[in-house]
Amino acid sequence: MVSIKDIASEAGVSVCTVSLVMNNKYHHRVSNGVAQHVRDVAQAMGYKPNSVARTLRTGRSHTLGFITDEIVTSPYAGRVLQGAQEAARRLGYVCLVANTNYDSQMESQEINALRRYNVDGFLYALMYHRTVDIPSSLANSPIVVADGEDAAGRKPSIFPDDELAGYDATNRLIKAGCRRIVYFGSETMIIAQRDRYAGYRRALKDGGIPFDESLVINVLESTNAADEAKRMFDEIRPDGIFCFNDVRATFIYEEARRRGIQIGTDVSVISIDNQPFIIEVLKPSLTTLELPHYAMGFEAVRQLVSIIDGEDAVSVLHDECVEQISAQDDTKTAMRCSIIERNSIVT
Amino acid sequence: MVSIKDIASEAGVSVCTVSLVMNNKYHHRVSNGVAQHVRDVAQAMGYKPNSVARTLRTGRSHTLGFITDEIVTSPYAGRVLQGAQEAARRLGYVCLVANTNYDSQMESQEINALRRYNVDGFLYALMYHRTVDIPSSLANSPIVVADGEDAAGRKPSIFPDDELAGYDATNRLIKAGCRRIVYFGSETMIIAQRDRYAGYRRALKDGGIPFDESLVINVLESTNAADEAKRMFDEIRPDGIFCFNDVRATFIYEEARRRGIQIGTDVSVISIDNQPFIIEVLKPSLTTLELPHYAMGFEAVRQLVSIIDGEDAVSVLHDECVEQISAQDDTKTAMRCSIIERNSIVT
DNA sequence: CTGAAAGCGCTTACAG
DNA sequence: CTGAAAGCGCTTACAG
Repeated sequence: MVSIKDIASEAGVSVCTVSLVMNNKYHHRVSNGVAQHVRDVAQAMGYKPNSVARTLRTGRSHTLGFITDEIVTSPYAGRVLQGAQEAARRLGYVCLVANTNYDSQMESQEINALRRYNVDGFLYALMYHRTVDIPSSLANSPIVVADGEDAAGRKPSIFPDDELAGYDATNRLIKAGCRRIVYFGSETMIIAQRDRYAGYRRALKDGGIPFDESLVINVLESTNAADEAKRMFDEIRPDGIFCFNDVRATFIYEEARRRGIQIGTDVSVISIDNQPFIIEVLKPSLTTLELPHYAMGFEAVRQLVSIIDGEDAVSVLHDECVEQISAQDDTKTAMRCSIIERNSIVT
Repeated sequence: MVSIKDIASEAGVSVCTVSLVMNNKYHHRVSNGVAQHVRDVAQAMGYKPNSVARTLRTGRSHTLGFITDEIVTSPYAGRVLQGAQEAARRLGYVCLVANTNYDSQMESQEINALRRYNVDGFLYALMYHRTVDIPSSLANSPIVVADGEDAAGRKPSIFPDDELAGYDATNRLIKAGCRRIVYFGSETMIIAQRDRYAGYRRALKDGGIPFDESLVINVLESTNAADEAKRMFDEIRPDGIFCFNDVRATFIYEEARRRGIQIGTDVSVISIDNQPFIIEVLKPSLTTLELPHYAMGFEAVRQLVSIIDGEDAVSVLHDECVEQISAQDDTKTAMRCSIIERNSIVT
């Protein structure tokens, strides 16, 4: 590895001059001629700055700790990491990943390990939208939560706008002419359920469709989803069905097929997730909303680096992904899900 | 941050004594009493060694560069990263991840970035089993390929034993009494297709079942899979079907349902992938083999660190994941897929 | 405009 | 058994 010292002696200047030039801080301190010469020599010798030495000296590592419960194993949320990584790359940062496996002992071990490497900040990424307690050891570090919300409401948190997703999905059905719209939701009381349901109700209201409690069916994938799909077709006979997620939509598809009901012709279906493999398998193809995983990772890093380096530092990202923000306050950023049009809605 | 110097002055010894003690190199060099005292002081002051300083001094960072084409976005292969990470954690390493997005310019940019951080070695992880050309800039670094094979055959490569998977799957059907076994394969000529097919033939041979070319149906998911499933039931009437992957199995399920053929009763089906979401949806539940993603990541790190630090250093991992190795030579390590028994095979 | 020097926190010969 | 000192590659006041 060629060092600043090698260049200095080769170029016949001091190491400090080289350092100044390489960091573009030579303005009015090193003459242009010398600067150019130093750059040429560095180029010729294939100089690559040593981040480790710089980190030791400056205390800044340009390194981000990406902590996650198990996001990496999730079939779809790995995109959070990808978005984070892309933003980090563009900003001259690099991500150190740590998986906690929902184990708080492992978590603190990993946080300690990351600290030894002098990470400048942390990303705390979750598997799905929920509130979390940020470990107290992280309380004083720059940190941004991705796909979740700080329970204490203090740390910036980026998450999907599930209310809007529910609204957009329901509204899409209304625009297609549906009037009897079932919400095929989740019995588990997670944020996504609460908010998507709220969005469903708001869309009905805006559309002038009276809310009918009997059209709300909350099921569990593993137990009563199939039975309730059956009951729904028997008793409710909806013209539109908004499913909490793609997996639930498969039960609707299954039951419709059994009865010879054509989705996309006799009844409209929309859901949320745009799950690979499921969407490949369903016929007709499923219109669904995609969670903004990539955008959340990207935006989380944008905000994190802006905390670390200031707002100016992230201007190179322009406003990428920013247009996906649907609501924002001091600490919370909600991001819009995008609709993927396919063929499960009557035209 | 408390440093070695703080401890030294607090404990009334020199920094070198502290260093020796903290690194457990004090045997016959520092008295036990002093050593214990130093440890106590360090403990009390909450000392955490600074990896960055150590790296600068020793040239060793205990950091691994995890380079991947897009593994992180894959619905299932993120487990490679998880396995790698767990092994790294246990060995005192940490992973820096870089996504190349199949872009060789971005790849070399990322490799350079990782080098500046002094990574001790690289993991080159792929999305699926194939051969790759290792970038020449990596030729002289410790590197291990995960879920792929170095085209040049020089660098250690860990990949699934697809031949054995084909053998095990087919054999499972034979053991269930099947004699007319269709291979419902892939038209794409990837390694997995070549090897699983070879395993299918070997199992037939071992089972004393004559090979019949008309039982081999290679399809594309996106185009002719459904038609060929139809033709298969019409013309071939198999008693067992070995599917290249779970997605292909869904076409078999679909066609069987249409005809009132009961999978698991009238015909046996087995496949490969154990894909979440697909397996949740299919009824009866699908017996399938799981690719050793986690084990490949784990084993890749084990081999990489043994290159960097020597065989002894990885003994703390004992033989975890090693029992999954099915074949091995100088540079290649094939790992066994494990069968997940469910209800799609006639008992 | 340029250089000599200190120092980030550690490790490791070397001397005693 | 213990310490003083050099040095890893960089940055940054300070002096000129």
